[in-house]
Amino acid sequence: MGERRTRNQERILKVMKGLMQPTSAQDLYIQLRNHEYTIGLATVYRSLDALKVDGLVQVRTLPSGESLYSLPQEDRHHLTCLRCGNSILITECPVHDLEDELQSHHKFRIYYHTLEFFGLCPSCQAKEDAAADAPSL
Amino acid sequence: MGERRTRNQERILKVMKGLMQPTSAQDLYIQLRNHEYTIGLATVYRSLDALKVDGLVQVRTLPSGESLYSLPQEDRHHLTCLRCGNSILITECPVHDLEDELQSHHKFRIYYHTLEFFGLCPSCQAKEDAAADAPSL
DNA sequence: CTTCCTGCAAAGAGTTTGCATCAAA
DNA sequence: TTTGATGCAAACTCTTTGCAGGAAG
Repeated sequence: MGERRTRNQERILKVMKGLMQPTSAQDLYIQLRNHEYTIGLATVYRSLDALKVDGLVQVRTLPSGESLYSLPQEDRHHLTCLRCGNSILITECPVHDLEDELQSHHKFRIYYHTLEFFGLCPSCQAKEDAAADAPSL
Repeated sequence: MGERRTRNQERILKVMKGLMQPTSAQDLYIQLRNHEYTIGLATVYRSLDALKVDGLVQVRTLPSGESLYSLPQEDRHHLTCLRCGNSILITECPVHDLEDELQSHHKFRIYYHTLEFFGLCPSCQAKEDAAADAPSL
């Protein structure tokens, strides 16, 4: 895969290894500056994009439109409440066989997948149901 | 669930039924205007948000940050190329048992899930590999 | 020397918010 | 009347692009 990592790409990978959790581009920018690396925000985005295409970094875009970047990790999924936004980490994942099948069938080189569940948490279910029962307050 | 649909929410659902495919808020805005509905873009967003929380509409946020809205449909997933962005529709899905389990275990009311695969398509694999082999052009 | 990388600032895209008005009960 | 819905425009956030200078081979 597209070898040649630039100095800043290396730095980004290094910082991400220290963080060990999905991080936004803007947060990475701050982290890098804290590590005494002078770098521009645009370079962070450009570097992340290059790393992404080579499968060295994976991306999960939130409903807010913000993207979280992380090192490739298996089976980190979420169950998220559509109302309050709280989410629970899910580490079970039954898609590996399908992934293998897709890879050979479509001749793609699959780097990773995302699996996210959405609904209402117990607390927000109560709020929603209450709102439905008592329409006029 | 939060009953009371507003006039505009009803119109949005109606137009979405006619479209039968994931659509951006901005496109929906245009469609609604074509249907002779005078509506503001902000109202489209507010209505979609209300419908989302009630599970009547589901959302998929693209890496670009744009959100696509659709009526609840089972098993519409994608295999997307990280380089050229082309994607293939995947209708197989092995997560239903897990979904049931999560629903009862966490007491969530799950409305839907997203499952997306990312990698390189055959064509872009070739381009990437070529770039790696011949670093200096 | 030539090519790609980088930083800064400006521009862009999509979405959200403030506020006055309007509709519904 | 009272509450929530709506439209418009302004404001915001995250991301991308233009460009001149700098590093790398």
